[in-house]
Amino acid sequence: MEYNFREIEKKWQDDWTQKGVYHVNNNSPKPKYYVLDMFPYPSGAGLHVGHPLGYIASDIFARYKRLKGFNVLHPMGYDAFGLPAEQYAIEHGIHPAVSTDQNIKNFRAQLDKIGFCFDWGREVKTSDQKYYKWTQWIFLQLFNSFYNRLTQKAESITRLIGIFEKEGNANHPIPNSSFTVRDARFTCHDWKSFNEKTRQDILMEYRLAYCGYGEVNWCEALGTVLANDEVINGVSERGGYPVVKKKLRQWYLRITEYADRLLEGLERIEFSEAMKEMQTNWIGKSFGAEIDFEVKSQEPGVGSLRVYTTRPDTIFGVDFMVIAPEHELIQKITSTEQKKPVEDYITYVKSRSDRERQAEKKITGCFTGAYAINPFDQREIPIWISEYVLAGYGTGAIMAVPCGDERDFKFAKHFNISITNIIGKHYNDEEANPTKDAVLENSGFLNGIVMRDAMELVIGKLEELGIGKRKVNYKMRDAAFSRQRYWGEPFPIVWKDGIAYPLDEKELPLVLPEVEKYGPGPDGEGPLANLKDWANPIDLPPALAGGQRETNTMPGYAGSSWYFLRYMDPHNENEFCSRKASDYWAQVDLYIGGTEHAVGHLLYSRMWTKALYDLGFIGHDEPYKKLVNQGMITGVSEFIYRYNPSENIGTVHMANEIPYKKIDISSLLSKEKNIAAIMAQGLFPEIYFSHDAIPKGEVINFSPLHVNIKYVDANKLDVEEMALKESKFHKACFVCNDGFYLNGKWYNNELKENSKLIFTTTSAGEKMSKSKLNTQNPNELCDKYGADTFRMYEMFLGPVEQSKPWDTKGIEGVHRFLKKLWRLFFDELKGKVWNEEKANDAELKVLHKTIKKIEEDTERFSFNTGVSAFMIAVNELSDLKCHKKEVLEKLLIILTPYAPHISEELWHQLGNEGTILDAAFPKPEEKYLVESSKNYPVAINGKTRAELNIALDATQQQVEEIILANETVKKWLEGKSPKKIIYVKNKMINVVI
RNA sequence: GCGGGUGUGGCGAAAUUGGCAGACGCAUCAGACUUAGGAUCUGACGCCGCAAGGUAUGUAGGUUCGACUCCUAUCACCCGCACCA
Repeated sequence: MEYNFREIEKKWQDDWTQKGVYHVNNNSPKPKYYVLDMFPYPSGAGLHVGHPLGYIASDIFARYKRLKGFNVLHPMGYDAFGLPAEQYAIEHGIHPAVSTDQNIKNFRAQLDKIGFCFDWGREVKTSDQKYYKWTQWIFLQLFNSFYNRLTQKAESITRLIGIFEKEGNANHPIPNSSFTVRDARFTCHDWKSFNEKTRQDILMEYRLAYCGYGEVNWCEALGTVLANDEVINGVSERGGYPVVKKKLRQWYLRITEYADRLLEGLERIEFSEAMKEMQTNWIGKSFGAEIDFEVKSQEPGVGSLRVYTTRPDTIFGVDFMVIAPEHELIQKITSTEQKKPVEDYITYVKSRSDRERQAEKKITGCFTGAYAINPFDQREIPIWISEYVLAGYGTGAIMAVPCGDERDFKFAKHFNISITNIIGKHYNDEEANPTKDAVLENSGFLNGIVMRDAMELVIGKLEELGIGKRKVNYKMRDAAFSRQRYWGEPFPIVWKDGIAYPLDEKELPLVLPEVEKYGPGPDGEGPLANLKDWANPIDLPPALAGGQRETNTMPGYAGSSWYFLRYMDPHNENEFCSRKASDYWAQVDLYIGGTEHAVGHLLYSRMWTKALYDLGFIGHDEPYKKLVNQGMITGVSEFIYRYNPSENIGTVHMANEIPYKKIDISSLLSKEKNIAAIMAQGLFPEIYFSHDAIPKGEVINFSPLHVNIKYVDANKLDVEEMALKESKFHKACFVCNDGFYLNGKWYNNELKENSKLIFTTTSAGEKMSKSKLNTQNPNELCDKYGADTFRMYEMFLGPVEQSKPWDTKGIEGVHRFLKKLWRLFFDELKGKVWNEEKANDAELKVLHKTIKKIEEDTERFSFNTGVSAFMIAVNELSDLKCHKKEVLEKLLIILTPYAPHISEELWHQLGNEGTILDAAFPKPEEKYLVESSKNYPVAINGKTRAELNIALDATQQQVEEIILANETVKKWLEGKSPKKIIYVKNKMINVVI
């Protein structure tokens, strides 16, 4: 009886499905544990070996927790709305729902092969109306809420209306993220006098999901707006198309109101430092002051210039002001003689795209002809315009302190502006010094004060004079929430007379209608705007008659911002998730996924959770307790070398562009007469060389060519297979270092069979891609070695959190281990070899040591050393010829999370009923554990072996005598006798008690 | 430029608290069994050296009886952010 993994895995997968062993109940006396994977976007390419890495890790942990007696929720679903399906629809005319469903089927088949313990009864699909009904519902909750800064939480907008009616907005100023109104104040009387439109416009300034005009990232190629995190280096994340700034009416999420709580929450959750850092940077909180400077310009009475600075202490070092080219004050303050240069400069800036600005950081600028007055020493400070000041951050204007800021310094040097030194010897006129520890000089009333302490003083003074105030600033902007696309959730909003009216909850879901074409609608609207009947519905409630539907759709991150809640109560038709269910499952205990969502999904879902918590729908305000980022599995390309006698290629270049080898083909051909002869006959179009067959010589004519890695196994290319399957190689000749392959035969001195071409491997650590032929489909590996081998091998590759190149070379070793395990139970000839004899101490030691090790490794996510521990255990049990049920049974239980199929099979072979999934994880028995013999270091007065007169050929006994006679050792032992004495490297002596 | 991370054999990697560096696996080599081996088993395997021994965790220092581990400096690579005042 041999290890027939195909049969076993099929059998148990069917059995588990049929018996519903992965069904999870919301009512259980057991403690709960929630293990979540980032659900995949079902792309057409299917899964590759990188995907399952995280899934396997989470699956192992989920199964482990189950053995440990937890009620484990481990669901899976699909992030099904998104751009690629729509692009595919545009190109091929296939409805995104159709292609998405096909892809999901494909994903599901692949996932099932690997044997995950997902409760598929809880599957969610964000494009399903039963799901997005609740995405729309949550949107309405956000729309109907505002952030109360006094209570620091989201509250109902009706409450805000009540406040306005009573006291106006004195205590609730308009959030500064507003795009249309700034600092507008009104009283309760004003409010009462406002008409409906005005009131709604004002409320829109407060809503957590709101619509406003603003500069957005417009991607022409994709025909839509993108969120900041979807734009990378001025091009779109998806597709790499150019992105420009455009003013458009857009929906936003007022995530900026949550900035502080998003920061504070990071302290309570287990994310990696890198991840926390990324989110912290993205939020970009800084403390400083806003200062108003009186402006002195040709035209008097233009008011003041407001700047934001984190260094108010440097106010006496201000040598010039810089305002953004978009700053509204420019028109007013520019002097007549500077008008032309300023206009020219602004034209120049407009001609530069964001990309250009970021790529080449030139020092550019233009003087306005106006001056600002330093409030403390009345100095006149020239006001400049420069593109290095961003309109969108702070007030779009800065006070430049060249002695303390590098950019200001370079600007001053470039334009020859004289620099005031306020930090004495800390400044050397060669570069700026941003220190906070200098004692201030040339600083009026601040002279002699350390900068760090001066900050408070200045802010106090500014506030006292009424020309400035303390100010906290954030880099984070509100998140753009609408897309001019088809394949997303429609907004449950109807516009009438310029007012956005939410649909009644009873009308949800607002179903995504069918469209004929997926192309953009008129005026930057989405495809839905082409549907006149849908966009101008006739069946609206009387009050909204004549209204139009919002034709934008929600972005991809809408559905993924709350899916972890839906898994808890996936079939609830009355609520997005019952409070009972969310209270039971609460936070995700373990969330596994890639780092690519650091500032997107992970931030948005945290915000949604906080809003839902504030509004009382759930009882926790951080969605994830612990996040583990799995590393990327990168590809490894394999090459052969094409000989191009007709083209003079020059030096052979490897993918990394380093000249690799120079070869003289002619010398080779004169030597290998057969090849030359065959070449001369022109029987084949091309010759390919293995790496080591390329002769070392002078010249050229070889170019590296990617070969599909599926033909490569353990560094060897299966040439025959490849020549058979790939039509372009049908007539090719493959030259190997000891012969060549042509037309189905090997030629050499003798006919060789099963010969393999030896290969070189290069370019590890690159992204997997179709063009490099380096993608690996997990299905093929599962077919070849079985799911258990595949699972264990992926874990064995290295730490889960580390990126690593994919390489199948080692998979044989893991497969061997499983076969060896099998042989502890069954012998090929003798059949059953396991027995019910009593285990001896040596065997129990192996068992309990392994239990302890697996427990520790699994708990700390060290699955690679866990797999090693199993290998060691099986090796040792084989050596001990231990086939005892007493030992093997427990070994199977702890192996279950790693290799569930073989464990289940053997467990049944041992005569057990039910499923091993519900077995209890055994406790390691202390008495069998190798006593944790602590090595106590004894430095014998720092003396080495030689100094203690221990001869090199001294026997163990002689050594011990000498050591035990030593005063230091005697003292330390306190009369006890040591277990063991160990030398280390002649120098140190360990005494073990 | 700023922030985070990683450097250990031919390769993937272990070393959990500062205690015999390289576990486990791959590849390679030698051998056994076999009609056969792409099955299985045994042994060797960082580097130098016939050996004894020496030497070795990116580099240079430091702390320590003892350092892959802690400290200082430095180099290389990877990831993230990037004119954020």
